[in-house]
Amino acid sequence: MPSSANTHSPITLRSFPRAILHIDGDAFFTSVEQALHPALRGKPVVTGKERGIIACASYEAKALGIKRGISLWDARKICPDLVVVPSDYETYSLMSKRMFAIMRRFTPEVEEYSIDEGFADITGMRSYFRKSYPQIACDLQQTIQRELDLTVSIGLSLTKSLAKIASDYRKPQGLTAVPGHRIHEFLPRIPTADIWGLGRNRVALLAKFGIHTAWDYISRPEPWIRKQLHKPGVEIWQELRGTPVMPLNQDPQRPETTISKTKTFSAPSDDPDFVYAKLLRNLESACIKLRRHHLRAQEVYISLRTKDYHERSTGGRLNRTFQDVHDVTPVIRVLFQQLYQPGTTYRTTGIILTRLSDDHQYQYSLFENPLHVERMRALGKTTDLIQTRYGKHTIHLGTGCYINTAPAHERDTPVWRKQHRLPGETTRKHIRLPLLNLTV
DNA sequence: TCTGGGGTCCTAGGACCC
DNA sequence: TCTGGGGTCCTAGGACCC
Repeated sequence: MPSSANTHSPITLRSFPRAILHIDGDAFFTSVEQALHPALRGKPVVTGKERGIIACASYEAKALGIKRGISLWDARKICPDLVVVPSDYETYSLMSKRMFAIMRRFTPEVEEYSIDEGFADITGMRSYFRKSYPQIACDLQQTIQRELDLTVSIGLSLTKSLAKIASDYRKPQGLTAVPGHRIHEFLPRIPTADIWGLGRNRVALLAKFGIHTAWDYISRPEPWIRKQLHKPGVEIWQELRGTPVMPLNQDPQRPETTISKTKTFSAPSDDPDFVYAKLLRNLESACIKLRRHHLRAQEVYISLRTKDYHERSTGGRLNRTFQDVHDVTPVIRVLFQQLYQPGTTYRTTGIILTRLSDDHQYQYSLFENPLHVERMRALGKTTDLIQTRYGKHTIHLGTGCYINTAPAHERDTPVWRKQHRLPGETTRKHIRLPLLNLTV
């Protein structure tokens, strides 16, 4: 038994000053498939047929050593009889909604953390149900299994961080309760790598100082943690000591703050035209998503990743919002020219759209031509229609331009710009539309 | 582990202003 | 023109998550 932690601030000893549950679906995607298709039960099943990489593996498949992230080709080598199905996200999110609906019967305070994970605050519900917190957790677990034919693992403790570790402690179908007076028994068994919020880098750093378990971690004084791991590290430190600092996020549908599209091409390339064309594809995909969600964006960033995994990005805010590819391509081109280094081999391009706003509330600015905006909107709708009917990227932007790899001072001349303008870009004035001036 | 894609949050440090 | 200091805003990029 470890000696008590330092005198800094004692860890909580009361059993459940707060009662937080973390509910985690066991191999969720494949479990849904097995629940809906009884013929698949007991068989090694994986999803991810569409991408060739395993998105989820059933426990039968995991027992054979088939894990998330490995290629189907490798998986079939291990198990030739593997059942492979495409990921059916619509069905999974339907089941997910039912799971959260069941959780809401036990408490209104529910956070939908991801499609197969959620938190629930059941503090105070003991008297309502006339049951202990572990019994309430058990009821929830059994209700989900009875009604949805899905198993979940549940962690019960004082904070989100403790509950999350607890739910992972016994799987599948586990129920692990860690009351305040058991924290000192529980945390010495938890390696730092299993702490929510500590990734590879931080775990490696902590190991250098002889910190290998969650107990080692909370035994360090707070100022030391703050110095090494800053604010996020301190929040984890407090949560593991039983002091809740991470609020439950109950907003059912928090709007996205960014939309991004990145894509890796199998053969890395140093051809600027090729890389730029890939970048434009990402832009198109991002804009399609923007329109599908009825959003407009005001900031755009591009990123390029080299053959040896170095990533650089740049971008900025535009002085107007946009929804359509054509409104931003000239800006993208300029950004690309800033970022692209001749002679470098790239493997990934990415587009990130942020400062998203609702399209329905969109007001034309003084400088905008409403007719132009409406035409762009119509064009967007038409291309969307064509793409849904005939497939994505059946219609796409021609890059139509040569990307100058000359130094900036040579390329930034009126003559050069005239020679290398985009199709439809008739005058230099065009590129000076207010929309296209980056405010960087 | 020879590395896909879509997200969120945080921080260092530069630019700018008084 | 040089000097100091402090506040604020912003960008690039790191780290992490599912």
